[in-house]
Amino acid sequence: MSLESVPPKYAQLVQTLQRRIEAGDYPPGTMLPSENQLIQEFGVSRPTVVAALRVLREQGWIESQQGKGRFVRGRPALARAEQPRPGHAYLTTPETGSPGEVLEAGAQAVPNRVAALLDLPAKSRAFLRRRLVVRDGEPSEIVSFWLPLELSEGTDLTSADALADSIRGHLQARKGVRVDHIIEQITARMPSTDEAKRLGMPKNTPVLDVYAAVRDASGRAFVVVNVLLPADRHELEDAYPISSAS
Amino acid sequence: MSLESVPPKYAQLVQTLQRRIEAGDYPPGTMLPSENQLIQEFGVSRPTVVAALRVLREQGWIESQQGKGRFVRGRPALARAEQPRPGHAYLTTPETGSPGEVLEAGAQAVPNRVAALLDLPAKSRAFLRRRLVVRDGEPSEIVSFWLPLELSEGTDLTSADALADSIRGHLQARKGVRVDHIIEQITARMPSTDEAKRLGMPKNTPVLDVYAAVRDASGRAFVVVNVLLPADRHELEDAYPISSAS
DNA sequence: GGCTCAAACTTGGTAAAACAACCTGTCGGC
DNA sequence: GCCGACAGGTTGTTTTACCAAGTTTGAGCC
Repeated sequence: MSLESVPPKYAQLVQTLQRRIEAGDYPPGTMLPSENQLIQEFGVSRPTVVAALRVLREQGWIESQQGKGRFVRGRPALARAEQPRPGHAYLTTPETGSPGEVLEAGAQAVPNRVAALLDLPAKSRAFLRRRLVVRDGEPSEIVSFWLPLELSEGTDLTSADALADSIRGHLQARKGVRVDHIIEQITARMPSTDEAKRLGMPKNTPVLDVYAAVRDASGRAFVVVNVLLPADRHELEDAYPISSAS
Repeated sequence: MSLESVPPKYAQLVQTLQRRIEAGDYPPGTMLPSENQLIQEFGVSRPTVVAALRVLREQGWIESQQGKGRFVRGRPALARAEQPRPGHAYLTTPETGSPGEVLEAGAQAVPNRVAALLDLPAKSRAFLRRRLVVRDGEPSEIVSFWLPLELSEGTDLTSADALADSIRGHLQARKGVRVDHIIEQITARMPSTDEAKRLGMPKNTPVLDVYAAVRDASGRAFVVVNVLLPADRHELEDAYPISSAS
């Protein structure tokens, strides 16, 4: 009675080989059995074997060299960079998850850089929500969200309390906008005296200044997230795989 | 006489269809010609057509629905973030591509941070090649490569001239090491007086300090690339897609 | 007229075969 | 001993063929 559709043979082969690599039957660096050996062992045709091996290669489990064979790389740990980038993190984490203090929440004239990212005319106004985040009892970073005025209407962003919802979830639920990708720009500069005071920074210490333009599928930015990180307490980390082809 | 290898047929088909989508011959939302139509038009077999369409689907150009057909989505916004990250860029670009001056090339005591990344004991020695890169006639950035001593033996890295080969290509050819992935750490700090002088930096300007640990498939770092970027002239940019699932 | 169902389309998957390109040994001649 | 030719292995690409599964359409029946 099993109406459950059985997965295609090549997909089963992919799973089997993945499990063997993870179990250590095929240790990283060693050679995988050749196509002919796999054909014999599993009793399938060559196109089926090749289809499975192609999937494994595209997912980063193995590498192949014409004339030599296929080599095990291991589980593609960071196949797709999954570390939390700052822009993404602040966009999806509810404010209630970390203590802090709302510094500003209202319309303001936008800085030039934010205007350019949001594609607004220079010196126009936009909605700003700025928050000082506290970690371990000490001021840690300043997070600012810039939105076009029409996007801020009908939201809870003017509240002085921490938002229980993430900015992303909030905007998607209330305004129907969908995040497609984010472009981050990382700079360093000296903090203003006000910033240095709020962050409790020692003298002569720079800040990392991250601008994240949050864009929809058409490439239009509808939110800019700005994060100010004292360089003596924060650093940014990023990991990415290198394709052997290039 | 053309020894230039012609690309395989399915790859040519991929290119042709991509160009047609971009040119508007196949507008987004419309249906692509069926497999049989493509077989007739291009005079190739069905597996070749299917292989090309599979690539397009995996890259996000089209969607397919069994029983109905394949639908054009348009150019994939930024399928895989392909911007040059600093660590990768300096690892794969030959030094001869940009003018500059070799500052140091020899064994040195390693800084703590580099020792930790290379998994070397503190205060041990490693090979350092440091170079001042010049852009538009002005000093632009300082790039340093740290290698364990055994990896630097038998290479041209001690040369005071610019290397015609990339560091990555050099090491792969001479020592057989293969790059698998890179982990980058980005910090900001004030430059030392020596660094500020070499880079011709104005007073009170910080530098972006990027450490890139270049690792093989087993996770062992065998090169650390350090880049020092004056913050008044450089910023880092990174783009990444957001999975709609999360 | 409206419903049913079969035919004809679509994409998805498997099998068998052949050739090409590449790597690595071995065997031979020099 | 050294070097090249060659044989046998590997993966890469292409073709032919057939069946399965999903969708649409239209012909035929009620």
